[in-house]
Amino acid sequence: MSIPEKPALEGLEDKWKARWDADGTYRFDRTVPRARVYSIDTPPPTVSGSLHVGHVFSFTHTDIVARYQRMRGKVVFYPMGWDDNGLPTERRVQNYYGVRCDPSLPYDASFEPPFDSGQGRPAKSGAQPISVSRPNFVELCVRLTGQDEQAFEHLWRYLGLSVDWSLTYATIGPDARRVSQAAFLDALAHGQAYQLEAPTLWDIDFRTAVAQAELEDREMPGAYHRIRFAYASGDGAVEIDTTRPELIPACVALVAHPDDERYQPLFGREVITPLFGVPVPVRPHPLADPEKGTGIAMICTFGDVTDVVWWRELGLPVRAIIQANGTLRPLTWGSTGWESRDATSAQQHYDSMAGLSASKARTRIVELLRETGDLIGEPRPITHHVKFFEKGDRPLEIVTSRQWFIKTMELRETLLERGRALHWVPSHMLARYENWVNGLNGDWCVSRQRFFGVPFPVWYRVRPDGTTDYDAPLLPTEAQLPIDPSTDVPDGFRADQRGVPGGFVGDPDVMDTWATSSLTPFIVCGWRRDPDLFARTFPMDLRPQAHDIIRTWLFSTVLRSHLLENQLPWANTAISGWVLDPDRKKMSKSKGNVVTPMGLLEEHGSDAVRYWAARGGPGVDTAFDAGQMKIGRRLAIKLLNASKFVLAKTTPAGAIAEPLDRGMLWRLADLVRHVSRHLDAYDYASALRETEDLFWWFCDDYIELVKRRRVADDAAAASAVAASTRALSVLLRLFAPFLPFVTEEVWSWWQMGSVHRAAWPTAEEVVDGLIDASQADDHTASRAASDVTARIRQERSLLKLGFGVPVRLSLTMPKGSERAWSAVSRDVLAGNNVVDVRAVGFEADQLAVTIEPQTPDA
RNA sequence: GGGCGGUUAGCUCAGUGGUAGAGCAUCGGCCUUACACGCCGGCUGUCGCAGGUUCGAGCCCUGCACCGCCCACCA
Repeated sequence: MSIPEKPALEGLEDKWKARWDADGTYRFDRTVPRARVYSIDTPPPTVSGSLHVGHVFSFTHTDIVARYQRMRGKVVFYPMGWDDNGLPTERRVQNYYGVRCDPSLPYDASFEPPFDSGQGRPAKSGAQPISVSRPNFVELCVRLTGQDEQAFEHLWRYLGLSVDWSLTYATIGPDARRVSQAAFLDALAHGQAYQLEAPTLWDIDFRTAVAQAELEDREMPGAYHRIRFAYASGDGAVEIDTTRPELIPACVALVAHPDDERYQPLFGREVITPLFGVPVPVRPHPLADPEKGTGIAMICTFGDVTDVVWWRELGLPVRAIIQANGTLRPLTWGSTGWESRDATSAQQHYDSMAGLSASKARTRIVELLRETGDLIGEPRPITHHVKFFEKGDRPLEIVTSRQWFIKTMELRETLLERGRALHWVPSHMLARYENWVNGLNGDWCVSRQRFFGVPFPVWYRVRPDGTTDYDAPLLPTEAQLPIDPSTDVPDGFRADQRGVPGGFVGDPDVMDTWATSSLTPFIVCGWRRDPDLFARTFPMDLRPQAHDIIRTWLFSTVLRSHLLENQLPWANTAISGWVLDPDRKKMSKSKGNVVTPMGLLEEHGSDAVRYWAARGGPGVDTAFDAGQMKIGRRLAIKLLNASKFVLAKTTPAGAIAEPLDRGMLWRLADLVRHVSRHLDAYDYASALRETEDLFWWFCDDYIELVKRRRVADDAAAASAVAASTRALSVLLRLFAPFLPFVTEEVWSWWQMGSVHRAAWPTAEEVVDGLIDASQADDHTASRAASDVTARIRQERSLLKLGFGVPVRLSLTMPKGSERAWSAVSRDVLAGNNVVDVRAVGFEADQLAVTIEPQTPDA
């Protein structure tokens, strides 16, 4: 046994993370059967940014569970992934290396980005980004994210995550691509995936389709414009309100509620669009809201998703004017589909808008409408909610394009059932899942017109006339995966047939980032790569994640698992809350007040930061609070010192026969039961709180009362030694999941092996050998000792008598306390520096204590 | 507009039917042979508001207010 003279927390992180790595303390043993495995589907953090306090918070929660399960005897399968796939990485790589992806370029194996050796970093090509092929671009993404991943791993190790670092994966890695592509081909083969050219939500800056799950509403200033539509018959006009007058050229009908008496006479008749002279029908549809605006609305192709519904359900024609880049496309009025009563005038009006963005076109058309008198009154400013891509800067448009979809609408009921079968912690988070599934309004659009992602493993024949045959895609075999159709060549073709009539082309799109992330259980468990591993780890035990991605990550994983394996991907999900600023707002990266996690860990110590994190219960948003970290640090230091004191005397150890010692152990046994139950229910916050409470009592009451008895070499001392070392062993193990560094340090002073591989304590072990004792009597005696001690301390404080002053005690106790008092009186007197007892009575209703100083000469 | 969670001491939070709690902060005291990064003690509350159920409500029921979040077809 070697105990430092002055134990300290400094340096414990570096010391023990190195040792754990060298010893393989957290290595997964893949030879054990499924029943002994506890497998965790860890969220892969996005590598293109930096980790923040929220990550430290939630990953600590998962690690506590992992450590608990490991000590319970489970072999923990705890991998770590990096989400390096997707738009954020793409943007970062473009800026960092000064490149741009052009999927039409061939791969250049010798490509190196310009490097500024003077600066020791990639050269910022000032003017034009260099165009590179998709494989080259992906190489750069992998290179850059590799650097970030090292920094992330360092942080996680420093925080003490008990991850098996040999099980690391990246969402752009070969296996993630293989799984994503295989799962897609599987869905295609089963009719669960399909391709369709249809109006889709579209980000005009990123120039890609986006999915419902990636939308967010933002409040925007807008304005109602009241517009006059003349009857085609020329005998009147009707007025509509619109916030998007620039879409009048795309108007295909007006719509009002079928029961709206004001407009019933108009149904079936035609009106003429102002400026463009296009006759459009007036149609009834129940989605039209009589309360909104004038009660009659303009249907355009397409202004919002309601337009899409109306267009589809009313069988209206398409007159699309917004292009992929968000500007109005050039078009010829009077041609097919653009018939006008006055094509010349329509053309003139339109030409002054063509090429403008929607917002500029709006300004322009208001001028035109004002000139023609079709604008009634002035625009009335309003604030309204507009749909945005969550990463986008301008409102979404709806653009018709060819996209891949995975069927979800027909599965809604099934997915609701799956969600209910999952064990949710906390349980109310299920409501968010149900809310989302019930609100789904279309199949999942999984294709993105981007570059850094998993490509669709699909080629198409090019017909002799040069057009593309989308109806019979060419597919690779599963053994060929992963492939990149922009460089790989389908069987039966030669590379020089790419893009030529009679040849082939690759699908240019990549998958939505969630199309890969939804497969994390399949990636980590070795689906179709390592059936033996898969059988030992899937379905997994736990999916930990934050509540904001229930609609994306959790939902999509349940969906994919249903499609691929017809079962839930995990048995439990533990939803962590957010870290909030002191002002109760979500701590966001954009705010300047975000503390870097590494700085936090270095300042307070990893155990202290973990303590703060563990105090935030499952699903509970928690305030960032450095004060809690200081308390955690204090606790860790206390553990060092109390352990040092307990271990300063480990002999003689004998039978635990003293009532105070037994009372302490009974109490500890109860604690073990409680803490185990809490942790089984993922309630780490309660587990820590109760352990902490008992530990402080152990230090301040129990140890203080027995420390003098313990000094001797008699049986009473041997009882104290045995009880306190046993208690220390148990307490260290209870704290180990929360404070892995300090507990390991103390454990190493006197035990073999790692505390993190030690067996979780049992209540039976704590009270082993005490079976003949009366638990109730010991509890009573223990409580009496604490009560009397508290009263003596209070008296000392009132009389301003320091502990060093010996006192004489007068004591009256409640009736029936005789036995309890005699059991602990020796400890209470010694532990409170009472040198003389004047009177003890047992006739009082309440405890009463008086003391007086006993001067040396008295 | 629909849904979920929250509202308890100055702060951060426990407390699901039986005399309102902890830590921090604050104030006072103490070198006591583990720890002054320590120890002991004191002070601190219309448990958001209004009704109801109950012998008894911080806790259960109803309504409302405020905070946060999720969702929504937002012309």
